[in-house]
Amino acid sequence: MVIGPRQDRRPTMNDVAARAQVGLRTVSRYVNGMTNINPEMAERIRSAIEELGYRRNLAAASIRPGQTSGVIGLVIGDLANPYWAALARSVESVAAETGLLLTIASSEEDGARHDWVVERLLQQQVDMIIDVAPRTVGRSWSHWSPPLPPVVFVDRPGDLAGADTVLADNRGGTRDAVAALLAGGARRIAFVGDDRALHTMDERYEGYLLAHAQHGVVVDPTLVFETSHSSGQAVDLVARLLREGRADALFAANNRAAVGALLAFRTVGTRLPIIGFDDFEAAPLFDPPLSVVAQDVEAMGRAAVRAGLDRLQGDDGPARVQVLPTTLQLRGSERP
Amino acid sequence: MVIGPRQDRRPTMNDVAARAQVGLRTVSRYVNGMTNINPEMAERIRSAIEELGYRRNLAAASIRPGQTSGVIGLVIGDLANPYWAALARSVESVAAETGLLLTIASSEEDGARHDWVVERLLQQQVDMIIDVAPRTVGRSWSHWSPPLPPVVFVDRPGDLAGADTVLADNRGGTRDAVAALLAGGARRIAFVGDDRALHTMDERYEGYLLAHAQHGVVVDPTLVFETSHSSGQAVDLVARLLREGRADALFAANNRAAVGALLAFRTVGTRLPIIGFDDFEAAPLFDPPLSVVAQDVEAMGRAAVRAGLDRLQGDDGPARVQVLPTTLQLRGSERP
DNA sequence: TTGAAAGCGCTAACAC
DNA sequence: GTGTTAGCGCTTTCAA
Repeated sequence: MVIGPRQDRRPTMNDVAARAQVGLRTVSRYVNGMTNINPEMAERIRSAIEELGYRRNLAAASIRPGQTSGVIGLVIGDLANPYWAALARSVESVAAETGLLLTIASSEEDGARHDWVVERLLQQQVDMIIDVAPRTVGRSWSHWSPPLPPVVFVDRPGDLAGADTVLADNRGGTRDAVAALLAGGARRIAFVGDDRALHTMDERYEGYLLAHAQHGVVVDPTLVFETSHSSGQAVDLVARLLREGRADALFAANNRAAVGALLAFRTVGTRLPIIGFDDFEAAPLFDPPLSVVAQDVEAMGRAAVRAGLDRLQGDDGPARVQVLPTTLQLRGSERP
Repeated sequence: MVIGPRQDRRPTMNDVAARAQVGLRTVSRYVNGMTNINPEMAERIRSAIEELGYRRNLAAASIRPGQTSGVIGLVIGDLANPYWAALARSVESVAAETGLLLTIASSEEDGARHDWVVERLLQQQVDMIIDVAPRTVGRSWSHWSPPLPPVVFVDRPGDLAGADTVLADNRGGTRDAVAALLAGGARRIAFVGDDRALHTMDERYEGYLLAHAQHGVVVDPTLVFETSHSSGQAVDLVARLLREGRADALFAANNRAAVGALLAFRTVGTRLPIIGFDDFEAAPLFDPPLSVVAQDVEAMGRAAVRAGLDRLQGDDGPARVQVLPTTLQLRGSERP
């Protein structure tokens, strides 16, 4: 009977050390890419690894305090929304550049689910958490018992002191968009958006007010709608607006609202000048092409990972809030 | 001087056991949700956990052979494509139902990158890998040294014996779509697609041929294009086609090609009957609304996770290949 | 530079 | 049912 590893047991570092006739320590140094290893030993280790089909167990390597898991956790609303998908893509891409893996979890905008996911991510020992605070907020971040990995909030501010934040210039972007509509002659611009309890919505609403103020135009409060959670709700709302003829332009405060407005245009058979917030792939394909305030999602993802990485490397300066500029993409739909 | 845990050391199970005055074993059983625990002890443990802010270290729990990590690995082409995003969403959703986390990695359709990502996922001890084989394939899956976690291929077959596979009915879906175009009177239907070396493309091409054969229509090979990797390439191609007037209908074999065709329609100012493969959010918003062959991505993701979970539970039957039906969504663009 | 040995936080035999 | 103890695969003092 042969003495050796069981059939289905994967080879360990010990097996490699034994086979290569070197100490465990040396194998560890080898797989960790350390220099200063006797070339001859290195070669023995290399071939032992190959022959054995050895694969490092990163879970075991990371149980020691102070060790990193090499995994970033990202909590977003929902991968179905192209905006979150784009953010996730950006984060994944930057993470991969650094050799990190990305675990993505959806909060479905629900506080309880968000908290479960965060807890799970923490248990999994992720190196950092990039968090989009959900619409209905759960327990406060500050209630999580330390030590916590670096936390970075994206898109919306969170409630953890010391956490960095990456936001888009919702206010300025909206102001520019609404200003463009006003410059086109519109005077009764409807704001079709979601609940202003959402930080982004509130900021966009402020931008909407600001543009009006700067142009000396008075806002009609009955043209402000905060109930477009989904495109379906926006459809009904915009259809009604079109029939009533009360508005002469539309600002769609997120991509759901924009899609709903376009559907309503089609249903009712008439349209209004419109600008949306958040770009999406199909926006240029409509007739006329949809103008939007585009966020630099790529840059936001990159900035978030960067911030977390800096913290990981010991940066313990005060929390930073980065507000990234938006771009007004005028494609035609802003005209009557 | 107080003897105790260092400030930044997170409490361990040992700390909990000490504080609750119970054995380590009992704490372990408690956090693992086992029943049959003395209620009084359970309460002591519960409060000790709360007071200490104890959090389980799942990485440590999973280093023992046979233990699971509670993480699924998903390898897709790219989160930027709404098709992959939808698949990822589906997988994440099903995973969460089971208490599993999802690590998503993009292969960028590159074999080498795919292999790196898979290796990393294996090192991370994921419980299963759901894999979309990249366009340019790397090393064979069978070269990975066992034992391997369950592997499930989605969208395209892979090269690992014993791995389950979940595919869409590309052939049947395309046949139905092209048949609809033929039924509408089209006789010169262009196939605008990607390289046929891609399994899905080849199947869609077969469906295209099949529909023609069934209708007794001869295919003109000069109407078959395999160079639409991106929407940009499709734009040029379709624009040329429109100017030449050689085709009287279009089958866009993926959503990139469809988007490109629509852009070309706009540029040239004329259009043709068209049906695309893969549904996307904006498809119904075009004028006319884009008809598509829709895959049930939700079901595909679900089936993939299900298959992997079955394997995890000891199912060692022969590899299963599931081909999920597609749906032809006729919305208007198939008409002249 | 290298090797032996002591842990990391947790699970699972093994006795009680 | 509960406590004790021996590992899991790896990193890291500590000597040599």
